[in-house]
Amino acid sequence: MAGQQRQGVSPERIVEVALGILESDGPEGLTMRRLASKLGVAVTAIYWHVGDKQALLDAVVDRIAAEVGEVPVTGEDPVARIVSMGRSLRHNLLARPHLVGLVHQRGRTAVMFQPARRVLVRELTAAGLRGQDAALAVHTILWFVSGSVLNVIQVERSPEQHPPAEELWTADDVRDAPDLLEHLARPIDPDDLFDYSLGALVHALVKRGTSH
Amino acid sequence: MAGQQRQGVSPERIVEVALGILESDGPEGLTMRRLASKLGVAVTAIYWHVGDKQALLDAVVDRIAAEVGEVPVTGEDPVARIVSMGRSLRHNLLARPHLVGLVHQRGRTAVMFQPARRVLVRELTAAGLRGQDAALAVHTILWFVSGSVLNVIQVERSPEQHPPAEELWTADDVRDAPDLLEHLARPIDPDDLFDYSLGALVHALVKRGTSH
DNA sequence: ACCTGAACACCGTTCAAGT
DNA sequence: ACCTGAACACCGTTCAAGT
Repeated sequence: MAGQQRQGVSPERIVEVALGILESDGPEGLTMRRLASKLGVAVTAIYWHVGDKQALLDAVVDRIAAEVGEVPVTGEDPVARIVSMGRSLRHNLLARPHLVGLVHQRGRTAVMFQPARRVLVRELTAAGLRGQDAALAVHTILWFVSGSVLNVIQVERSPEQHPPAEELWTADDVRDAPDLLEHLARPIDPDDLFDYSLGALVHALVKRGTSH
Repeated sequence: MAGQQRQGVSPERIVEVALGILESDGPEGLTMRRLASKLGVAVTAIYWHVGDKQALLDAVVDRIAAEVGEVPVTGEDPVARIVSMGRSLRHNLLARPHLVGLVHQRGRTAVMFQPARRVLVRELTAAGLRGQDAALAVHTILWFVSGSVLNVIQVERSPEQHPPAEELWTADDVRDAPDLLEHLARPIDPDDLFDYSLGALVHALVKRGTSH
């Protein structure tokens, strides 16, 4: 009720505004000076509240990691639940490419995937995996999800840098199977590819882990 | 024979020295001014030869991508050959984390994996995959390899940022299977994890693609 | 054709000083 | 406790000028 505080900066507000700049202009748009002017304050005020730029980025990244990792889980069996979680997580991360890129660059991806990790432990256990098989499966699935997201984010951030599909293939490579060329050259929907790959992977891990 | 040219800069030499700085000091160590002084030349000379910093990075990245993607392939059957190639590729990339990180950041990963892509097309065809199944498998495997490499590179570049294993797990998560906790907490050798995962994935893809 | 020097606009950061 | 102003060292980049 009394909480107006129209002027005066807090660490929370600083991180908030920094997040806004990152989301709209990307990492190179976030300078201490721009941030300060957007806060209506002198540059040095930021140093008093959150410290230097490294500390600011740490605060921002921890905030993102906590927000973006929460995902719903639906489905009948454990495998379906894992795949659905992977898809939600991916969708979540792709909505904020710049922020996720920053989390990755700062080495905090493991923290961001913390909630997903919990779900994986639960579901893989339910699927019958035990001991090292379960541990390996957890790591592998997280690896795959984060890896695929990072790849897509990269494409989305700088599409002009990416070679068109035709450049990546030549007729020489596929002379044994000519029809392969058109399948390779046709741009594959990353969503479809993700579903296909993750499904195959989870299936293989569960099977391998429960077969002995 | 006459090629001495002790002084006088060429685009090649500029890129070479830039690569050296990147490898030893990382991306933030590469400034136009440091590069120029290391070349024994005025900053502006670089602009004449290779253009601005964006152009310099493009040149550097293309050079890395061409060098680092070449890998040997050994093994009896197609699956073994693919797995062995993945391991070599991974080993190759992990030897130059800074450079690979830069390639990724600039959106040129697809170019870097060009030679691997050729091998995959050949081996997957030999394994009996056709059409869309083969195309999906190619993309999936490349996705997985690049993703896993990026994850490890991140850990290697900033180990202090990474949460220790104990923080990532709590007893609550694994009360159904207590022994799982120690397996999860034990640091997994990334090499072993990679072999395990890639093997499972390739097997699953080949099986799925040849079963219908 | 190739290279330099000076200048400009922009960084992050520190530090003494204000209230 | 909280914030400012001035200053410093460092960026990338441009441009006129030299040979």
